[in-house]
Amino acid sequence: MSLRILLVEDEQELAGAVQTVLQRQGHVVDSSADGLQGWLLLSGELARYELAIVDWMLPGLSGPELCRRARTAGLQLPLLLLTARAETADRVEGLDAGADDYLSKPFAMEELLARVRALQRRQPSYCEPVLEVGAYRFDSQSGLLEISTPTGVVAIPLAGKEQQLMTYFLENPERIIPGSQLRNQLWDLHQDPVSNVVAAQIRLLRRKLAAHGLPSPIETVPSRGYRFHARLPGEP
Amino acid sequence: MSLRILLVEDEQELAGAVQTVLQRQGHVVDSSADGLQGWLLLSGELARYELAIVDWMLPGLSGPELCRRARTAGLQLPLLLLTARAETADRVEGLDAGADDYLSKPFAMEELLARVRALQRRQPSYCEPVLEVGAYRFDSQSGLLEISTPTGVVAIPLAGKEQQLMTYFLENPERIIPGSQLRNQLWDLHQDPVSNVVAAQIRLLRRKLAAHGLPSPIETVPSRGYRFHARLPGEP
DNA sequence: GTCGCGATGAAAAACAGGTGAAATCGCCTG
DNA sequence: CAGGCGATTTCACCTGTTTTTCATCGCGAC
Repeated sequence: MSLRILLVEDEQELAGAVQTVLQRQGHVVDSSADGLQGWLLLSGELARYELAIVDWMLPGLSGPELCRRARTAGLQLPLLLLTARAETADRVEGLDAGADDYLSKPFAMEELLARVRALQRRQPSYCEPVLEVGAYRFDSQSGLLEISTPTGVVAIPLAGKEQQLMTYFLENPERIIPGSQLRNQLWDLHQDPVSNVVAAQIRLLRRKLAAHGLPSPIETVPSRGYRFHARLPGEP
Repeated sequence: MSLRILLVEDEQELAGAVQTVLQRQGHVVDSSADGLQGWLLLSGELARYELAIVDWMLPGLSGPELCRRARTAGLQLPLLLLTARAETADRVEGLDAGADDYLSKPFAMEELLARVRALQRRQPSYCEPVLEVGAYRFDSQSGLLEISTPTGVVAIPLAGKEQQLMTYFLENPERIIPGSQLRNQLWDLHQDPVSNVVAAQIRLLRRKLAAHGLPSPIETVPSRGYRFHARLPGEP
């Protein structure tokens, strides 16, 4: 439901507005004003972006060129081109370059959001809004986490970041996930390098489960990361 | 009574005039100057449009082509084609493409309005002008909301937006409706993304009911939306 | 013992959404 | 065409919740 998004747009004002609107939707957004830097972020290891929104005209590297590179590099994420022009020839050029959709400025923010949702759904890797692993079942629609215990099913409403964290765990159960990975994927860059947001958020999640009398499924593997156990202790 | 309308017309002046006239009638109108963009709005889930008014000649995607796509996609809404040409051949082509009606330019605004009313009435999904759910009964003809209380029936006249809001609630009782959905359906795009029109309007409606000594049937579900309860507390 | 990493509780900050009052809009009337 | 009126939107503020920060603590490794 929430996406890791890269925004490459050099008009400060527009970029800020777009970023704000997307973040309000719960997405995690990095933004770059330069095409080349955008490309580096996209192709780098830092985060696995799930969507890129790219202006046509950019310093450093043009939007279509950025798209072309992304496709050449084998990146599968949806690409949305922004542009002031609306001519068909451009539209074709953009799509040829590998963009998936095309939005001409000026646009209503609501429309951008609609396109983002549409692209997300169109993705081959698009997965059901309900994640179910072991005893855990999370419905991202309602934000409700349901845990099957021997005594019945417990339902817990999760807040925004808790949802993102739980989603990540449910998508990677039984695996050791380094804290740095969580941070890069669930928080945007541009934040204090000596922050312990991840630990803090993990604690909130654990505490919320504990408050409902549940054992913590999140194990800390010292100096390696965290591991999510999908089955409750004592269950098959 | 009030409709969610999409207008696809590239002549700025005409588009503006039509939009104004329709809005004056209480309709909520989005307008696009580009055929393709219009199609995306129509097919997207941003809003459920109840009528589309489409110019014949358009950049991006022609009017008849837009109609054809809409029908292929299974959209049921009435389509009204606008055109400068008046020949019978064209008329046939337009209707073949799936349009329901056909208005040749230049036309009087009154005529447009008449056609809109006619199409609205002709709709198979055209529903009764009286909505009745639980203790609530809303007559969109008179704009009067009647609530059956243990002590008798209270009648409250509703203003334009209040009517639209109440209609939406009565059509979706007992369901959590996200504020964004209300905004997309009851207000047009192109508005400040950080506006709280919805909250404000909800409050007015609640207050109006409260002024008549009624409990609010509209529940706020934090961070999720609003829910309309059709029965008064204490009634079956 | 002490170093480093991560947990912890409390406090602070940021944020979403609700509220009343005031400004604005559109229409109607004199 | 100005003034008034009701409807609607905006603004500034307030509240409760979520998220982040900070200072400190505990634990295992060296």
